[in-house]
Amino acid sequence: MPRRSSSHPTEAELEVLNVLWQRGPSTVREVHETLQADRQTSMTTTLKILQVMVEKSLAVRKEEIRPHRYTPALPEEKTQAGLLNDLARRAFGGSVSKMLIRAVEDARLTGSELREIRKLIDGTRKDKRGDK
Amino acid sequence: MPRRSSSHPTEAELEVLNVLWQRGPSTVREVHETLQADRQTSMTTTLKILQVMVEKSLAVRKEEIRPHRYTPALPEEKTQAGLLNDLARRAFGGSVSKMLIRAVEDARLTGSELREIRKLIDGTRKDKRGDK
DNA sequence: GACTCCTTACGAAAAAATTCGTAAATTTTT
DNA sequence: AAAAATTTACGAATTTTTTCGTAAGGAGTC
Repeated sequence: MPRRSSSHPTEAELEVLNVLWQRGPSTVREVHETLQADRQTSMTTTLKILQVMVEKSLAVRKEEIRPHRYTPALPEEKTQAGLLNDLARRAFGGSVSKMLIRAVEDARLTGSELREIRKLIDGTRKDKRGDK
Repeated sequence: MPRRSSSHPTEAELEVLNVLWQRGPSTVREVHETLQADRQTSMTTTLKILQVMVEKSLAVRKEEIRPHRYTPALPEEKTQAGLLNDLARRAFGGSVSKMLIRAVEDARLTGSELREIRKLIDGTRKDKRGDK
């Protein structure tokens, strides 16, 4: 079964994506050195992961300049939303709202965070009037 | 690095946990037949996964009766909370609240779901008065 | 161009996760 | 209690992911 070209980022790939989101277009070296803080691998490992990510269309490589620059194929928000949906599917019977409710219950949120979420909800709610 | 005994459930393990959460104490056969809906594997595969889960302390095996019964080692809520924290760490810079805000933005929630979340927030908020 | 230095390609080893076949153990049926 | 059916143990094959070593490619310097 072909995994390349669909599916979600693996663990190592997600770490790389975090760097790309944070840094913007980056060289292998830049990604690698950023990762060195947590992970302890050789640079060809980082390169390989990036290459696989390009194969899978998780990242894009710009070859105009050298060294090549890598960027995320999708905006951070899209990937994060995908991961959230995936987790809802895998661990919450497919229900995003169940997941959210559990998360709000569990999370230790500060007052300002709660206010922010509440604001979001109030905003969304306008569009939902009349909903069941 | 020993993975057994710590860490999070793998993909296949999570599928099994879903069944155990849903069904309560179950035999290998029961788990396997429930999984057959989605997955297409032999029963010894299901058994093996269960055995590994016991090794990792993700599940408990009751041997009093036969066939053996398996149960989740942790309550559903604990594991779900762990997975949420893990996702926050891996994809949201460690911030649960960032993740939540993104999730509320993205999710298409119904009015009643929004009300429920709002109620939770209002409830939590009492304990947070005076917070920044 | 020859020599360095850095970057990229490539294939394969190592590690992790999933799958299964076979046989031993146990229970059920006859 | 023998035969049949089911359950469990076990080790190994397969697949996926991560890691790396080695060599090829390209850029800059002498």
